[in-house]
Amino acid sequence: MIKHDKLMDVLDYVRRYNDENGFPPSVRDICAALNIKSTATAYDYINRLREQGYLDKAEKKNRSVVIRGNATVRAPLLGVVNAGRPILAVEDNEGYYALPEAEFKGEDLFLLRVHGESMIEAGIFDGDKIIVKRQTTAENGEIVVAMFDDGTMEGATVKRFFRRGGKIILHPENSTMEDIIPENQASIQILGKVIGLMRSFR
Amino acid sequence: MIKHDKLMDVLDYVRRYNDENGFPPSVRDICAALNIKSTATAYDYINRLREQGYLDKAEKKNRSVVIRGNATVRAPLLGVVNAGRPILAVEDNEGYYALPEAEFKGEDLFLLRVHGESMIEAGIFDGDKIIVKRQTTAENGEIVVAMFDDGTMEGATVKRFFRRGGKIILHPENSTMEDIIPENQASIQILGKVIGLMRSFR
DNA sequence: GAAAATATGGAACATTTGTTTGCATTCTTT
DNA sequence: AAAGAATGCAAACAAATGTTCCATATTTTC
Repeated sequence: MIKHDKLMDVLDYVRRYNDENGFPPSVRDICAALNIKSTATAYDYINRLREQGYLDKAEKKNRSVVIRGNATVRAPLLGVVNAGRPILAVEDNEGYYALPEAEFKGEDLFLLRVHGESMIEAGIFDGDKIIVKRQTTAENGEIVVAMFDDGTMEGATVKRFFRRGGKIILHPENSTMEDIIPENQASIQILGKVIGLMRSFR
Repeated sequence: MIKHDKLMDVLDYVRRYNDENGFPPSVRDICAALNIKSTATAYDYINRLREQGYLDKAEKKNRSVVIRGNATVRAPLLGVVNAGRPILAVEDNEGYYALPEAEFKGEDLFLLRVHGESMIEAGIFDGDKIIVKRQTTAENGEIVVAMFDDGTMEGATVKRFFRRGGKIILHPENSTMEDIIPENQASIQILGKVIGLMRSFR
C-alpha cells in the first residue's frame, strides 16, 4: 500500500495544475491549494519529491516543477498517405501531437493519416494515424512509408518492406492485393519507418 | 503560403522550449534565443500572437505562455486487460499518457494494455494500449471493457457489446471464438467504452 | 520626400516567485 | 520525562519576471 501523505498530495496537485493550465504551479499556488501555511513548507516538499525522484525543477526558475517521466515528444501530423505528396515543409502540417518520450524517442517523427485497406492484416486500418520515424533506409520486414518518383503511382504508400535477390518488394498486408515490385529501384524513396499508430473510434 | 516572420519564430521557439523543458519560456528567454534586444518587444510579440489566436497567456503569471490548441488530457495506464482486476485506485497505475484534448475530451479516461487475440478482426492486437472512457453503460455495437463479478472468468475483457432480446452479448471480433452470453446479467459490469488505441511497433 | 504608422529598443518599475533563516511545534526515541 | 529529530510556520530577502512609458528607428502611405 502506498502512503497517502502530503507529499503525494503535492505531486497530484502539480500534475493536475499542469494538466489544466499547460504550465506548472508556483510554490504559492501549491500552498493555497493544499492549505499549507508557509512557502518554506511547500518548498521543502518539492525538494523532497525531487530527492525521491518524483519530479524535477530548474533552480531559481519560476514555475519550473515538472513531473519526472512525463516528458513528451511532439510530432506534426503532415497529411494523408496516398493522397498526394504528404511530406513538405513544416508549415502545412495539421497540428502537433504529444507522444510519450519513453516510447517514441526517435529523433525525427511525424504522423500520417492512413487511407486505404492495404495494411489491414497488420492491424493498420483506414483512418488510423501512423507514427513514422523519418529515415531513408529500411530493414527486411519493417513497415515503411515509400514514395514513387517516376509517376507510376501518385504519392506515398504504407507497405511492408522486403529486399530479396536484389529486388525491392513492397508487400501489402491484404491477401486480396498483389506485391509491388518496382522495375526501377531508384524510383522508390523510403520516407520513413512506421513505429507506432493511434486510432480514434468515432 | 505562410509568412515566415518574427512572430512565427517566436511561436516556434515557445513550442520548442516547452517541448524540451516541460514548462514555458520567460519573456527574457525569448529575447535571448531570438536576439531580441528589448523585453518590451518580445512582450509585444506575445500579445500579438495572443490576439491572432496562436497562444494563450495568464496575466502577471510568470512563464505562462502556452500554445493554443495544444492542450492535452492525461490518462493513467492502469494495467492489463484479462490479467487480474485492472481498475483500482489511482495509486497503482503504470504512468500517465498525454492525449490530444481535441480528440479525447471525454472526462474520465484510462488506458489498458490488451492481452490476447479476441479483438483482432477489429484491429485491436495483442499488446495494444486501448484508451477507455469510464462509463457503466454501453450502446449496441460499441467496444467495451467488461468485468465479471461472479467468478466465471477472472478479470476483465474487451469485447463488442450487444443487447438483443433482453440478453447481453459480448462478441469477440475473432471468428475462431464464441460469443459470451452470460446467464446472470447482473454479474456483468461495464467498466468503460473503448474510444481509441495506441500501438508501438517494437 | 514628408508625414504617418508601425516596429523595436532602453530603462525603469511593479509584481511574482524562489530561497533562506530562525523559531515553534509535534513526533520519535531513549 | 528528556533529548533529539522531523515537521511546519512566519517573515524577510533576493532574484526572476511581467509590465509600462517613452524615445528612436524603420517601414508604409500619401
